[in-house]
Amino acid sequence: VHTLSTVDRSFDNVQVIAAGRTLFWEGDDCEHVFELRSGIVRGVSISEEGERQVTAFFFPGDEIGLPITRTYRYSAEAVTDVTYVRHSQLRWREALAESCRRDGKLLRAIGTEQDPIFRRGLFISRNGAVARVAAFIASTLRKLARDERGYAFPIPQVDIADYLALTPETVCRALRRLRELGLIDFPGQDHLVVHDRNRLEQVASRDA
Amino acid sequence: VHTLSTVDRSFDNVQVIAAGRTLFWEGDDCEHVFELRSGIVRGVSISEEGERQVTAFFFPGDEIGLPITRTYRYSAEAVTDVTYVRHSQLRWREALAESCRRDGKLLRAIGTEQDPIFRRGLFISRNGAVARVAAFIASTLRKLARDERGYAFPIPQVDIADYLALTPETVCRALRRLRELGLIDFPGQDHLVVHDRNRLEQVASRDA
DNA sequence: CGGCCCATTGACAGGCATCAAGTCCGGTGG
DNA sequence: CCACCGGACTTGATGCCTGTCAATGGGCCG
Repeated sequence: VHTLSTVDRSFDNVQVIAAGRTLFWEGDDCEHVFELRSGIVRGVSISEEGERQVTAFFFPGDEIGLPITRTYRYSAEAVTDVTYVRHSQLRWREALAESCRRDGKLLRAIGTEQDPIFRRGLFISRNGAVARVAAFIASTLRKLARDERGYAFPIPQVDIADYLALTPETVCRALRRLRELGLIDFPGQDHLVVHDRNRLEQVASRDA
Repeated sequence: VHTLSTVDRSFDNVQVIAAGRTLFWEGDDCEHVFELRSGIVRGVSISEEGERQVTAFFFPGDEIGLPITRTYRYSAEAVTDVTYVRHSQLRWREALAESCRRDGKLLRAIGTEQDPIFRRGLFISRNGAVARVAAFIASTLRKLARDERGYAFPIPQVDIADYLALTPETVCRALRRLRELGLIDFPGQDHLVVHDRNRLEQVASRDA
């Protein structure tokens, strides 16, 4: 987990935003870097035809909205209630410059933001809805909080569908399939239990 | 086009590589940044099952292999004969630090590398093979060299297929469709003529 | 209790992957 | 110069998967 350790933390201004609200909008100038403290955020891009696409999911520790383009390429919407810290682009660049001189660690924060976008491409190429969904769950597990009932999994199926380029119906059927195979379970709302992680990853690698 | 203007150009060491050869391999440590001078490069990622996916195409002026991850996430293969300059990661980071203090322009070079990867996700979500292919061609035009016969288009259909998550057969049929619609033509090997760019972009936006 | 959003299930049609041939073209070697 | 060869492209027939449309169920919140 990368943090802005070279930035004076006394200026930290932890903010809260409710589920469904937007941190920044696609097309706006990149003026701030958002450091996610708790909750889950989705990146959303709307194509010209009005088609909604979820480009990435972000988790605590991630930094979003890094100024590698002039404007944000996606909107950042809170999936759950979210806490975050907002840094000015200028201060973030200074921190990056300093980090580059030392070890380049902060550069990796960019990789962390780009990674889910990159992996989305790999997921979508995978043939077979079941394989895509399995791959998505398997790769998301490490980011999810655990409690006695299993993983906290507050991501709506609509978002999964738009992330994997599927319809909600197909996602639902794929999840049922994985349940029937005894790989996963949804004991309660927003709770996920994985019974056999190995086989889950096998399904993710298999076609059809 | 971003260049390493703050780096001493006297160390520039222009290298040449033949079509089909590899600049760097997926999984290798990021030790060098490759500044493309001429030719076309494809980013290739092989999934565990051996499925080949083209993650991006790169063109003259692009910088590839930026050290935002520890290891390269894709192999860089020359589509055509290619000339490039190789910079050490350390020197590149110094240049980035300097650029961050001034204007942050070099940060945008990262955006340039990530952009085709990002756009790939948008293309693939698009329903309909014809729309994907049309969108790919339309967005690639500005990068292609022109001569009296049209655009130089040396990208094999297999690569287009692996970039758009389609099969070569489907790409071929989609290209035929665009030809039948009178939007494009392939007068000679590796040569592309666009008759109606507006309608091409319309087709790219339409479903099915 | 009522309304809304999300999840679920079913029937159906269409598009793409798949398999299988056949064609074109450039390069190589005689 | 020509014949050969191999890889990329082309075209056709078929089956399956997933999108679409429609309707119902269920949980949360007002």
